[in-house]
Amino acid sequence: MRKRAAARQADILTVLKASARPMTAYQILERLQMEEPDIAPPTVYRTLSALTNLGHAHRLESIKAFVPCRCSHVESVPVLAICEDCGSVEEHDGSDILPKLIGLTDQTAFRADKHIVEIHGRCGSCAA
Amino acid sequence: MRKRAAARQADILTVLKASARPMTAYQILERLQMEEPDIAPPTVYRTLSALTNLGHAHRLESIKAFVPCRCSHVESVPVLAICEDCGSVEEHDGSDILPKLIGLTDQTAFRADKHIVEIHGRCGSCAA
DNA sequence: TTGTTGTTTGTTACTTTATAAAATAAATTA
DNA sequence: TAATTTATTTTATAAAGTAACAAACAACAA
Repeated sequence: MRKRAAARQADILTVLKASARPMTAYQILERLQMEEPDIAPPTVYRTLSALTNLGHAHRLESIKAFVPCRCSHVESVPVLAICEDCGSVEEHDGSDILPKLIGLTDQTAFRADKHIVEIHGRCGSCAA
Repeated sequence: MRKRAAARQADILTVLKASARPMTAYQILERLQMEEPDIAPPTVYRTLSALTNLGHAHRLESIKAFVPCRCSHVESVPVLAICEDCGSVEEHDGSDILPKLIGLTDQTAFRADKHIVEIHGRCGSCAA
């Protein structure tokens, strides 16, 4: 029996939320295959892209991994801070920065759709 | 005869600068192989990572491609605006945003090393 | 010179990430 | 329920990236 899209999304969100760290698509795949051995990569990628479009998950472009959305800044700029030591990710709301970002691209009449802000460094515990 | 690192870096920068659009590592590889057929991926990746460390090129994390650095904001935050239509990339200086970004992560004592800011949208010509 | 050593660069072979396109199943309509 | 449409899955492969080892080179000592 196949699962409909919504159920898959719920499954993947559950898996992501259960993880302390971001997971790659293939880590998610492996996890799902414990229950359903014949799930394949496209299923995971398709579901992840639905989740990211809905804002329920974020893709960390710089490390090719995914986190569930923990904040609820639906229409703003997520700022994702990745600890290079322990791998944890903090999510901040970047609404404050948006006007300045828009200011930059306005100079050249660039029309922004989506802003990606990622920060690499060390989290509070690891930097201490 | 082998080329020393500096010469390779110069070659790749030349290739990147000659392109109106960002290039992937494999596009660069293909281009270099016209002159030196037995160059392999690791050579390109090594050289690219030297160039990005030096700030002479940037990697566009969200599209897995590279551009030469056109500005000269050596110690600041490059803001790269990518046109989804024509593929061109504008580089802006994000120094102004840095204090606010630092403000966000300070809340959790996160120590930032590197800020990645990319914008997807449409450039002036394509949006018109 | 010529050997010795540490570093840089190249090569092979592979792993990981991602997707196109064909095949199949579910939903919808008649 | 059968036909048609739409969505999902599977297969198979493409693209991106890297580990690990080998060869070449620079620098210096004997």
